[in-house]
Amino acid sequence: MESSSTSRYTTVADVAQLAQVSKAQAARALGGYGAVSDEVRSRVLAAAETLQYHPNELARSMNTGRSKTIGVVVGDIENPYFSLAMRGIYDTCKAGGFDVILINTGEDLSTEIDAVNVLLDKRVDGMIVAPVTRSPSTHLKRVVDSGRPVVLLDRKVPSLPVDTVVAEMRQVSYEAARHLLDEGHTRVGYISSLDVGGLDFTVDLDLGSNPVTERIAGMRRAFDEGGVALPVDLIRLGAGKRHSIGDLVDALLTGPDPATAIVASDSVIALEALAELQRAGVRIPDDVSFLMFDELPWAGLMTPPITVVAQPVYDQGVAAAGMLLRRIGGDRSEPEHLALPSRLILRESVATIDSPVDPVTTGAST
Amino acid sequence: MESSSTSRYTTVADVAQLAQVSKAQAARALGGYGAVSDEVRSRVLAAAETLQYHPNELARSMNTGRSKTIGVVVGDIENPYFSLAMRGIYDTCKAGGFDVILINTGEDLSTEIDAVNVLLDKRVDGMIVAPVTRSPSTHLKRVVDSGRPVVLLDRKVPSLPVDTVVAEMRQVSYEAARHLLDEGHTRVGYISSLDVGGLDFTVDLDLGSNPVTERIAGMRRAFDEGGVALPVDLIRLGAGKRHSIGDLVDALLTGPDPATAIVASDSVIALEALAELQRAGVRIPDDVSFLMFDELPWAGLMTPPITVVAQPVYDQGVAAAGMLLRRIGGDRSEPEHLALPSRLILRESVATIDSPVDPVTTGAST
DNA sequence: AACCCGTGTGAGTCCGGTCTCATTCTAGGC
DNA sequence: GCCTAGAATGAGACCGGACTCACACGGGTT
Repeated sequence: MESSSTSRYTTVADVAQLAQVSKAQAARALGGYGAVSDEVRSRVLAAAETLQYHPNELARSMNTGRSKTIGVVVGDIENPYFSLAMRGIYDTCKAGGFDVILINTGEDLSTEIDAVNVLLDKRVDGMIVAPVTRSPSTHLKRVVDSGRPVVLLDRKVPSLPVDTVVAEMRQVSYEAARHLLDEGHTRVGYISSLDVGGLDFTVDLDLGSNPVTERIAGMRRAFDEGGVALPVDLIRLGAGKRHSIGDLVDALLTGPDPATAIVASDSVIALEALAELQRAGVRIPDDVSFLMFDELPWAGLMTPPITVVAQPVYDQGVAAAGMLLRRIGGDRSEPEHLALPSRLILRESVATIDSPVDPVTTGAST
Repeated sequence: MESSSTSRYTTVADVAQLAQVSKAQAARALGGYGAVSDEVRSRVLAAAETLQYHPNELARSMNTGRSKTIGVVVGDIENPYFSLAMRGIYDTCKAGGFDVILINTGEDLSTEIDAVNVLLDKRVDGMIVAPVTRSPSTHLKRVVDSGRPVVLLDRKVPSLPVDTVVAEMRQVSYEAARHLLDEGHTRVGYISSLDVGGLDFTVDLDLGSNPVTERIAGMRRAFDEGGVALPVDLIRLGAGKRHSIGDLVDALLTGPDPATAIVASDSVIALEALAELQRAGVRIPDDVSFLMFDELPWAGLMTPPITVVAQPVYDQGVAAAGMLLRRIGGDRSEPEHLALPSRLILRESVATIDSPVDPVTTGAST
C-alpha cells in the first residue's frame, strides 16, 4: 500500500501469478486462444476477476497491428451537417465494434494534414475524411500508401483512388434552379462558404469537383435550358471568412439588378442570412425568395417555412462507415463512388414573380 | 518489393541503420533527449526524412504511460448542446496538444459503462463525461481509482469527488418562472427528456442533482414567493422516450385546467413541441406562451422570436477541458465545482395574461 | 515395446518505442 | 603527462500483451 497515486494496472503477469500458472497460460485463458485446461482456465478467470484485470488495449494493438479504432476528420463538428454525419458514422462503427477518434480541422488544410498524420501515428485501422477543398492531398496519399483504407466524405479528390460518399447534387440543384426559374426568378444569388484563394467566382474558375461546383453545374443546366444566363455576378464565395454573410446578403439585394431569390449553401449561412434579412426588414418571400441547402428541423417551422434541398446526411455517415469497415475487413475491390439521392422539399419561401422582373425596393441597411 | 499490401512502417531501427548509428542514438536524436553529437543528429534526421519516419504513438504511449489523448463521453453528439460543448472541449484540448476520442452513449447507462472502460483500456490520460442521470457510477469510481482525472459535464454525481462543470440553473430558472408569473402564467407545463425508471414527477421524487431538478427547484422558489402552487401535474418526464413529445404537448393543452405556457427543457424538445403546436394550429403566444432552454441561432428567427434561457455551452466545454488538462498536468487540489452563469433572454413568445386565468380554448388535436 | 498424435504447459521472442547502464572518447585541470 | 568529469555511444532491459517453439504427458496404434 505504498502508493495511492498512479496505482499500476494489473497485467497478465499479475493474474498468472495469482492463478499459479505461467504468463503464457494466463494469456491463453484470457484471450481465449490455444489450449487451456478447464482447471487452469477457471483459476485464471477467477484471478482476473479478483484483480479487476482489464487488458491494455495499447499493448494489444501494438502487436496485432489493429487498434479497432477509426479516425474521422471533419471541418467543423459544430455544423449540424457534420454532427449528424458523425452520428451515422458513429452508430455504424459501434455496431462493428470500432471506436472513433474525432478530429476537427476548422476547414484548414494544414490542420487537416496534422490530423491525418496523428491518426496514422496512432495506428487507426482506417479513416473517414471530409477533405478541405482543393487540397494537394499528398497527406491523403500517405494514408493510401500505408495500406490503411480511407473513405472520403462529401468531397471527392479525383486523383485519389479511394471510396467516396457524397450526396447527389447536380440533379437536385437542377431541379431547384428549375423551380426558381418556373417561379420567375432569373436573378438568383448563391452564397457559399467555399473559398479558393480569395478569388471571386468566374465561369472558368477550376474548383475541382465538390458539392458547390456540382450545384452550380446543375443550376447552370437549368438556366441554359431555360435560355437564361446564369447570374454569375450573384455567386458569392468565401462567406463567413473573407466576407461577412450579412454584407453578402446586403450586396445581393442592392445595385441596379438585384437578386430576387437567395440560395444559401448550407444551414449556417442560411441562419445568418435569415438574421440579416430580418434585421434589414426584408420579408420572405414577398421581398425576396429564399432557398437553402440542408434540411434542419427548424427550416419547416419558420415563417414562412423554408424550401430546402435535403441531403441524406445521416445516411452518408452510415454509408461511409460501412464502406470503411468493409475495406478494413479485407475488401480489395475497385474504389466505389457513392452518390446518395437528395431531394427538393417545396415549402413557402419561394414566391412567384410576375414575368419581366420588377426590382423590389429593399430595405437593406448600410 | 515482395509486398505492396501492408507496407511496414519505418521504425527507429530502420532510421538507425540508414544513419549508421545504434538504435539508441537514433532514438535520442529523434526524441530530442540525452546527449547526441551534431554530426549524428543531422545524419539521423536526414535518414528519418528520407525514410518518412513517423513514430508509432502506440509504442510511445505504452512505455511513457501517457497517450496525449483524452476521452469524451456524451449522450448524443447530434444534440446541438453536446456538439457545441464538444467544440469547446476540442479546441481547448487541441491547444494543449491533446487528441480527443469521442464516445456516444445514447443516454444509456450500460453503454456509458462500456465507454468508460474502453477509454480506460485505451489508456486515455483523462476523460470528460456527461453522465447518464442517477447512474450508480461504480464505473466512474473505477476511473478515479485508476488515478486518471475525470471531469463531469452538465451533471454532478454527488458521491464522486471529481471536478464538475455545469451551467447555473437554479437562479435563471427562478428568473424565468418569475417572468412567467409576472406575465400572469400560473399554469406552466414543463417537458423534459429526463426519465427515471418510468416514474412520473412528484414532489418527493429523488432525482439527485441535475439540470432538471435544479430548474424545477428554481421555479418552485419563484412560485413559492408568488404564493402560487407549482403545477406539479404539468411537469412531464420521459419526453421522446416514454412519451412522444407531440402527445405530451397535446396533453398539456387539454383537460380542465390546461397550461397557458410551455417550457421546453432543451432544443430538441422545443423543436418537436413547436412542430406539434404548429400542426395543431395553436398560435404562440396568443394561444399558449413558450419558453425554451438553450439558445440556438434559429430561436430568435422564429415568428415570434422565442424567449430562451441561454447557457454558456461552448464555455462549459472549454472549462471542463481546461480543468482536465490542469489535473493531467498534476494539479492535486480539491475538486472544483464550477457553475457558469446562464441568462434569460426575453423575446416575444411569452404573452401577458389578464389576471385570474381565463382558460384559452386551444385547438389541440386528438 | 516403439511410435505417433494431440493436448497442456512454460520459456522466451516480438511489436516499437523509452530509458538505464556500462563503456569509450575527449577536453580541461594540475 | 596523468587524472577525471562529462559528453557520446551502444547494448540491452522494459512496457504488456500475442504468439512461437520446445517439450511433457497420456492414450491409441501396430
